[in-house]
Amino acid sequence: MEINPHILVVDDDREIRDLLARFLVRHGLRVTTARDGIEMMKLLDERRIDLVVLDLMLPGEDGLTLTRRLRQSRAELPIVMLTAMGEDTDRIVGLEMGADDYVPKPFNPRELLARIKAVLRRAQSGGEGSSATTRQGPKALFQGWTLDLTTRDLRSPDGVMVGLSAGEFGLLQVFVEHPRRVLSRDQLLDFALGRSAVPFDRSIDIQVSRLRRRLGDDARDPQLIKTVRGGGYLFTAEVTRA
Amino acid sequence: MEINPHILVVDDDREIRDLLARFLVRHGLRVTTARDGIEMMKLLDERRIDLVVLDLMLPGEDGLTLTRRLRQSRAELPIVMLTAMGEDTDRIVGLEMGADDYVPKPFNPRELLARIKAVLRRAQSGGEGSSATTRQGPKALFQGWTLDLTTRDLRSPDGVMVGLSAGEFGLLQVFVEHPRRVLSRDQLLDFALGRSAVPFDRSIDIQVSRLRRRLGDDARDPQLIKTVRGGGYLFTAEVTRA
DNA sequence: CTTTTCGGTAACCGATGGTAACAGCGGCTA
DNA sequence: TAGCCGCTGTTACCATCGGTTACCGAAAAG
Repeated sequence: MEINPHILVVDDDREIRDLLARFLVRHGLRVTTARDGIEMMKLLDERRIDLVVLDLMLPGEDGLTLTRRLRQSRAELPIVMLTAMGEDTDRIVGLEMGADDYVPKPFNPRELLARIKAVLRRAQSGGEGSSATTRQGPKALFQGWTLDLTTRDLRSPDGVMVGLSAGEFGLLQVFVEHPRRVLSRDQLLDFALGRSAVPFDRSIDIQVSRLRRRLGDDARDPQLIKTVRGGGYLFTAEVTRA
Repeated sequence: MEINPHILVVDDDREIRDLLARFLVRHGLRVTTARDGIEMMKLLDERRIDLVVLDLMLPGEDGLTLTRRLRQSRAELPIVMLTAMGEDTDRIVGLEMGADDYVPKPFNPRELLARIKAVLRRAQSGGEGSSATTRQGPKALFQGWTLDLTTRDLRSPDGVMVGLSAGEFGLLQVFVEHPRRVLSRDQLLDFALGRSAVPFDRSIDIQVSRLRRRLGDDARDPQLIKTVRGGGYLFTAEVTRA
């Protein structure tokens, strides 16, 4: 679980993006980059991101607006803001908007790294285990099943408690948070384990198989988790919150 | 238990924060820093803090307001206030708000250290043993159990008193103060014992095992303390105060 | 229809966690 | 002071979990 936090760097300057990505990767972080708010939102939806490094000056929507929007949709997601202006007011505004830290440009990469690590350390204890993707409701209902996201209890339609291992719970949590959508093995691995795939990685297949068994789902004729050949898996149930 | 008191330095000026942190660490204290009230509150929630050094002038909420809020939520937590203005009125207001001592800027670090130690000494003899983190209610209720945080008595749902060792009580206290959250072994060690882990440290596992036995909780099918493989432990019960 | 590729899962194995047993320590008692 | 007792962490052993390998059948490609 404490493997390689995933950082999303959002900056419109390609040079800065690449420089930063290389530097952070060299120091043990996983990095993805985005050039604007649109890309950022898309990536946040597709990959498990642990922290966003956000340039205040972006084309289109500016960083402050984005920060506010981010805070609304992902209250838990840590943000480190980057800006060319060293004004105190900006700093205050940034922090008030909800950034967790602020680094003025031009910055020393080591300092940025230190800030990122500090914010991650702090955030780590805040949201529970599965990183930043914790959503609203504490319970998810689907096809009569109840998954309590707080206590990690799964109850079958007849009310029987079903034990889940940590891996099975993590995977099921990802499914109920992204229902009715084909999720690639890469995405599942990323969301559930925060890992990226190694060649010939079958671990997701195995976990899906085990989860299906828990849910009484037959791979031959699946009611809940459908296989999309060449694509990934699809959680077909409608999910409601309680 | 009171080895190495843990100090939280709250100041918006990075230079002062770092300077102070280095100085205090060099003199045998553990130090964490925060740049504003939001961070402070978050850290207080996450780490065992024995004393707060608080700058009167902060962005966002000012020091006085924060002091009042602190006093309301954590009556026992010692506070040493720091301020640029040397006015007597400020001092009086500060003390009235509930700070335990007051040091005007610019200050001599040695003097601040002396004040901190004096306040700690006072707090230690006054408040009961288990550091400053004693929260609101004197009793915590969960799943029919009653834990008296003052007398350290644990009563089972049928009213039977259950004896707890110091370590078991400390751990259970941490759990009832942070319920429904995955706590890593590091965090538990830090909260409950004020220590950090050494390689191959299994002491938390052992204490959890012993606590589970006291609570009649089966590790195979736990009702109260769940294991999160690779993550830590989770106290699943809802906790209410009385 | 044959070949190739992909996915399901049994079986195996290293990693992680549960806990019994033991040892060291500190406090209490005789 | 010596001896005892309870607490705590360490060691050791075992159960369980999760990922890899391997084998098989099913689906797509040819």
